[in-house]
Amino acid sequence: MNKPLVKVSIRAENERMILEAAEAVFAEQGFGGATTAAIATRAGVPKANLHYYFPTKAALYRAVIERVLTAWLAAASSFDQSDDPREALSRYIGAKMDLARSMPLGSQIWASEIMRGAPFIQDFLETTLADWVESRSRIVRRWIGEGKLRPIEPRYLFYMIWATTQHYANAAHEISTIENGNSLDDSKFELARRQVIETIVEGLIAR
Amino acid sequence: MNKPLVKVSIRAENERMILEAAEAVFAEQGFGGATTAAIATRAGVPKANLHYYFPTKAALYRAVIERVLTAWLAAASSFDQSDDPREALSRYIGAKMDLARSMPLGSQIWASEIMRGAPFIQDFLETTLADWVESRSRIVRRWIGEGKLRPIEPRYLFYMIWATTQHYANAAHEISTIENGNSLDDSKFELARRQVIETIVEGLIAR
DNA sequence: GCGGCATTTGACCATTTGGTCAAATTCATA
DNA sequence: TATGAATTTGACCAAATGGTCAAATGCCGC
Repeated sequence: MNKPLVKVSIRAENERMILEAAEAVFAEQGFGGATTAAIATRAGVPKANLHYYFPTKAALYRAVIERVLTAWLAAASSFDQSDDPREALSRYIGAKMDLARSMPLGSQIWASEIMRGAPFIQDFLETTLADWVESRSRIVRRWIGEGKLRPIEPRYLFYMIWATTQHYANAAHEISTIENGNSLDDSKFELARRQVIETIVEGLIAR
Repeated sequence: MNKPLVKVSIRAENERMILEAAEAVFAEQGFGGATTAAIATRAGVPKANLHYYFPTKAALYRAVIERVLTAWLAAASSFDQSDDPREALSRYIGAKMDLARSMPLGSQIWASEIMRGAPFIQDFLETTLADWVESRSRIVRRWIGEGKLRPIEPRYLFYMIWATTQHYANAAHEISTIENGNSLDDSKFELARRQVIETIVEGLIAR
């Protein structure tokens, strides 16, 4: 009955539903606190069906975290779209803010994973991430040498960017509690986004 | 045999040992992932003994998080030691950095608690924290009115401070991986501390 | 509409979990 | 040193957990 173009394979559709549920449960309960039963219930499938698509809880978790990793890489590339520090940093910080906004659950899982000592992504930290930081630090140091930025340690700058942007995902609940119980609407978020960019960039540009 | 002045009560000493172990396990495994058996083993006591001092896992967790809350309040007070924005902000950010340094595990638990929607500390968020933010925001707005700070939304400033400082606790493992596998020594941390303060303050002070 | 593959699912299992209990031991102090 | 309270702990338990399995059902090209 379904047109071939519209119908996605049963497998793809079910994996999507399970991954979506898993993301929510892992974000809220952590890896240890999440149960496959809770994920299955949330996805609306019997637990045995979940295990049909993802043999173990760890495999499911890995699949979830891989999506975040992909998004991380995409955001990272926005740093390289300009050689002007103001522009490059603004773009990068903005992309990170957007990521926190569009993937809050994934961002939380990422943070949680790192807090636990990165049992699943240690390899990524040691290779891809370390390389990225190293090479972009060189660029930042060049900007400093050219008198465009105040003399700072680039790594601590990246930590600051990661922390601040991630916070809008990690602490979404805390923030909405403080903001009278409502989570940031689009215009408030846009304001926060601009302010984060401005504060960091203004704090860095040499004068 | 023990002198009364030296000897602490058995109860106090055992509670301390258990709390210390609990802090480590909760930080690494999250509330859901932590097991009372693991905490007891780490504390070097039988599980039944742990339950003698802390009847439930939740009660133990509450005791751990209460210590963090106390430390949070102490750091918060450092904001009020000066009416000069540069000085007040520097002190406050510095105190937060020191907190992340001295209580990394507690800070991680705090972050984890908030990520999960603050099931244990929602009341604190709604009352003490919301009030603190509200009243300190008024001060910041006054500074802005006096032309001392760029026009910003104070709440987003606090989010930025919390995020950046907490990050040095939350992401300690990620950071040490990037820094060639060694965690920040005192002098490197001091550098990071100064840079965080400088970047934020410079990004805010009106010019 | 048939044959074979993909999918579904209730029942089941071994292990782990938070927590209990009662008996034994240690401690403080009168 | 006698006594009652505080502490210790192995054994135990019901519930929950991650995961399995085989039988049933659905799907799709021929």
